[in-house]
Amino acid sequence: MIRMSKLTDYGIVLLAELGSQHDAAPHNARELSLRTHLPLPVVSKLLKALAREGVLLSHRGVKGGYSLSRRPEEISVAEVIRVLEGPIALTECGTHPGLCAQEQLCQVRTPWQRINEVIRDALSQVTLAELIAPTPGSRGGPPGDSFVPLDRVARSSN
Amino acid sequence: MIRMSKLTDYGIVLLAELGSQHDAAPHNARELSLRTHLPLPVVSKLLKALAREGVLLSHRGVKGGYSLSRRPEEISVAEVIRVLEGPIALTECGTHPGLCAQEQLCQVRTPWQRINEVIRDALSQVTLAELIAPTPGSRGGPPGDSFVPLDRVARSSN
DNA sequence: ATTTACAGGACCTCATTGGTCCCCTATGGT
DNA sequence: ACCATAGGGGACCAATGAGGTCCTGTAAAT
Repeated sequence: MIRMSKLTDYGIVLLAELGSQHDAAPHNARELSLRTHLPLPVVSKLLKALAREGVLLSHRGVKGGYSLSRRPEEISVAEVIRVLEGPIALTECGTHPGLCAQEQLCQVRTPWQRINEVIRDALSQVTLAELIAPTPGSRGGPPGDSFVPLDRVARSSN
Repeated sequence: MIRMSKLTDYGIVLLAELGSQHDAAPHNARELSLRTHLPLPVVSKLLKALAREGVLLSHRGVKGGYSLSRRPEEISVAEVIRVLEGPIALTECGTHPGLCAQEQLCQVRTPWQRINEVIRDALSQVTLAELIAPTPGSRGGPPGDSFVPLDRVARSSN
């Protein structure tokens, strides 16, 4: 199936959680684990990776934790995916040219590159801010009826 | 990584090969294997699956083989992917709602549904015809410089 | 100094993928 | 009628990568 890894999905959930209350204070892994109901080791691993790649800022020691390195509007879903699972492409030749033995005589290579671009593009258009629930800081708004902008994405979907 | 399976990729290559010469005559697995340089068992497996799902028509016996069930313009990449690897969605909750324990309190579910839609949509817009090399029936046009319409896809990008 | 919390890995298990093989059935030619 | 061809439907297996845990080190605050 075409699917991003669960880890990446969790990573986005974590970022959304962090972004939904952008007080300056850092939040530690344990707290985020409790709030998202994700296992602590997983949360820890993801936060570390996100910090290493510059999406999060980390603060060590007592009262330490993680905070977003930028405003939610400035962090795209594409970036998060790229950081957590590498370049976005449906086909191998989109990320590792030269590995596929068929590459030389493949008739469909070029169009696939475009398709990959389109998907990359769609994901670049969606920012963390747009993923954050409508009522920032509070929980459990009207279910299934949240207001979500996603303007640019919605537009391309004809 | 976000990636469709190689099998699916191969399937699309096979369909493109079949589509690039739409004589009525069926082409058998061996022939397609030779032409695409893909291993015969793989080719065979894929063709069987595609026939079972109605993308291809099969003819048994001597002089048998496979042919497209519709014109290349009427077969979308999304359909092929769906047939070969199931519903298109980046997140599990997009295809199997109820399985994810986080679903009830997940803040980012709704926007993901939209993102999935966008990707589905982009892939639905691309037909087999658009994947087929510019000079139908002939091989080896100017490399890396093929004309490919992909209008609708290109439009949505940016 | 001690406690808290991040940093960086090693490590393990399991599901899925990529790929092969085999036996069966249908069809066309001789 | 017979036989070669070609698809139909699986079972099966190895390898890869994902999901998840744990351990040891280091920085910061009190």
